[in-house]
Amino acid sequence: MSSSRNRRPTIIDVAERAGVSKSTAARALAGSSNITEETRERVLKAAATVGYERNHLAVGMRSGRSGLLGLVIPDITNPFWADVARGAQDKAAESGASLLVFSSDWDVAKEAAHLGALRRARVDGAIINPVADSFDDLDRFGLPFVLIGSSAERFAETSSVGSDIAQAVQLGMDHLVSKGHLAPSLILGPKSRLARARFLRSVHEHCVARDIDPAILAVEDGEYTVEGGRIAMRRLLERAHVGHVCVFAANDMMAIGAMMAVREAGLLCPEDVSIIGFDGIPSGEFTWPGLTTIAKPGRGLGERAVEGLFNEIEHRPEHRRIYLPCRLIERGSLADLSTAAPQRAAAGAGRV
Amino acid sequence: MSSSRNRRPTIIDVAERAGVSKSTAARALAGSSNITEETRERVLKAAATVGYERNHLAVGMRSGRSGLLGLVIPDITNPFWADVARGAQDKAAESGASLLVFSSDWDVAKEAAHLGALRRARVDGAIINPVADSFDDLDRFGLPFVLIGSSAERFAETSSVGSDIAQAVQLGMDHLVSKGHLAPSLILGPKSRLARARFLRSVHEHCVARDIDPAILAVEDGEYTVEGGRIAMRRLLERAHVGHVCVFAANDMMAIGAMMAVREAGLLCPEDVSIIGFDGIPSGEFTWPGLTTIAKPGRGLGERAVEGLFNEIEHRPEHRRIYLPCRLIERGSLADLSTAAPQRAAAGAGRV
DNA sequence: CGACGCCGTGGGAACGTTACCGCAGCCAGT
DNA sequence: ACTGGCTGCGGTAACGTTCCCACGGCGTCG
Repeated sequence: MSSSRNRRPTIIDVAERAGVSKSTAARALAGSSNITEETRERVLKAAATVGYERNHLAVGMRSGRSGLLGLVIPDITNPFWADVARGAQDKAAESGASLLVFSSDWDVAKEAAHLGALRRARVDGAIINPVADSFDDLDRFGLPFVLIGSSAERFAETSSVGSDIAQAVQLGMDHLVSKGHLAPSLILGPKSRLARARFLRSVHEHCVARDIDPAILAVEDGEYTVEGGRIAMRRLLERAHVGHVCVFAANDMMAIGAMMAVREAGLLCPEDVSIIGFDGIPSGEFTWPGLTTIAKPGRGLGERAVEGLFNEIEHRPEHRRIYLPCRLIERGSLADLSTAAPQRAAAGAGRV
Repeated sequence: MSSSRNRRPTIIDVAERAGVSKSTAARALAGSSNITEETRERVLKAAATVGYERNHLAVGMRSGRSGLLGLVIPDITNPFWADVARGAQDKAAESGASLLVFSSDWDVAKEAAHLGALRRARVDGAIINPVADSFDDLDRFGLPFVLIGSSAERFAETSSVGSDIAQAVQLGMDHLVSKGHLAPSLILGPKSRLARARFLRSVHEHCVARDIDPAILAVEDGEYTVEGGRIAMRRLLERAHVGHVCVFAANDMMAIGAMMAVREAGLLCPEDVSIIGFDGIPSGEFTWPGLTTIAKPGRGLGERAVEGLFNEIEHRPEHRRIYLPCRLIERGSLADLSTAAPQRAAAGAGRV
């Protein structure tokens, strides 16, 4: 009589069935103190038989914690961000939280709208890859949040999670050297992007550490796309005079574009041109040859971001800026010049 | 005094500031009837100045609608499913709803756990790609839901959204014929999968319509992976005796694997072997040659599924089974035998 | 001129949960 | 034996919203 067929059972239904008050039922369900073992079991059994499930909405109203987390990324369709989302989702689920995923499409207005939706949904906090250069939207957000990705560096105050570009570049350059390529040409992103500067700086640091003049490196800019990489590679090939060309692309899409340009020029990769990328997107596995690249820890970033977010929500102090290491994936796009010329490989190799 | 600094403004704050009761404030905010234009404006202005945002949790409690939708897919990292998620997300946002995304990893237990999480989060409904063959988990779900993807066919009762396999196969076969390939070899998924049977059935139907004996088609099975496709292609090449080989793969990953096997056998695509895939994953653009394929409308599926879900939630009757058309993407993996031999292309072409 | 109805507004309950407070019973300590 | 504290439980308020009802004022119609 008290429970109509189509209503989902509440804690009151459980209490009635167990013959206790709802306070007692709540205590039993919360597993908290001051309750007889016997009544707790009775309540638990009652809950099981009526099929009770705690209403997160009501809990959220009462406690101020909704159990919802927001994730705002440029595009879930991008494999790197999907990987991030996956890590965040798994980590959130561990704590019984659910993830609201939004794609901003690199659009400031959309991002602002999504942040508004997250606020109204009363998320406990959010993980954000900010597209805007300004603080405004983030300031207005007013909830705990963690920045993720390379753009995080602009915002010194807030805690952030990103991949360790310096270590990644180090990894790539060391690998190039071990294969006999001393001074790779660079395909970088647009000058407007902050990531470009940091990448280039890391390369320079590596060069001076090895007594190489950074000025001898050929550099081309382009959009972070396949087409951008293709165009940049074409220009690079026009500048190249003789010998093996080695290219370090700042992004896998560009690296794939570069590979296409090489083929279109009637050259072979890796026989004539060696290419190494940066990102670790799955498509790199399916090119011919497979793309040697440095993979960002997308999933790890997502996981770590959720951990950081929980710290932020619970006001636990933490190392605020976290950089996760990248790892090298060797496939076939890099020629091994060191075995071909086991003497000092300096002269012929690494030539632009 | 009434609004402490750290509390988010409620409708009561708005009402106080506008000098009305919370009922009136609620009416004004809801844009509903029976309210003077003057007071409505006063309330709206008050809401704007205090920065009021409606609390979805409270609305959900009161109305029984949380404004949350669930999406359970095998893996957000899979580009096809990411595309689906993207479509669903955009469509949900149009109606002010938010999407909870969960990855089941093709794991029945995980799927069941996620469905539980969705119930506790009080989602209004869910879009599910069921991994289990049984009704059990879905029956227990107890909330409105829509099935999505090819596995939907098992559940006759519930409404579902999927891609139109028959039309896709038709599209592919017609294209093959137009290029002079009459009887392609088939690389299919495992016999255990329902999708395999439907794909094969559609091919057969096409064949009989063109007076071709389906029995002459060479068929290989494999896992829906690159490796599966590679192995299947190797076996196909062993069976091929002479002339051009044409392959219709039931899945882009397998098609890419087949392409690799061709190269590893010292043959050329498309000169020696023509390949057409099915799915439309982005990686197909980056192979060499680019993979000609039939693209499933991932995004459209997501959008349509959300529409269907809203119909389900609001008990609006609807066409319960929806199949969306696929489209052909021509890239370079298919040789044009029709111009090379403009007479009847039947004899030499399409040979296994 | 009186009654009825409508319009704009305010009061209060309810959604499901948890936290606080109070109360009865019991055990131990003075 | 009385008191003080502790244990186990019940009652109730509160989270923020919406909906229903009631109530005063005013216009209109009989």
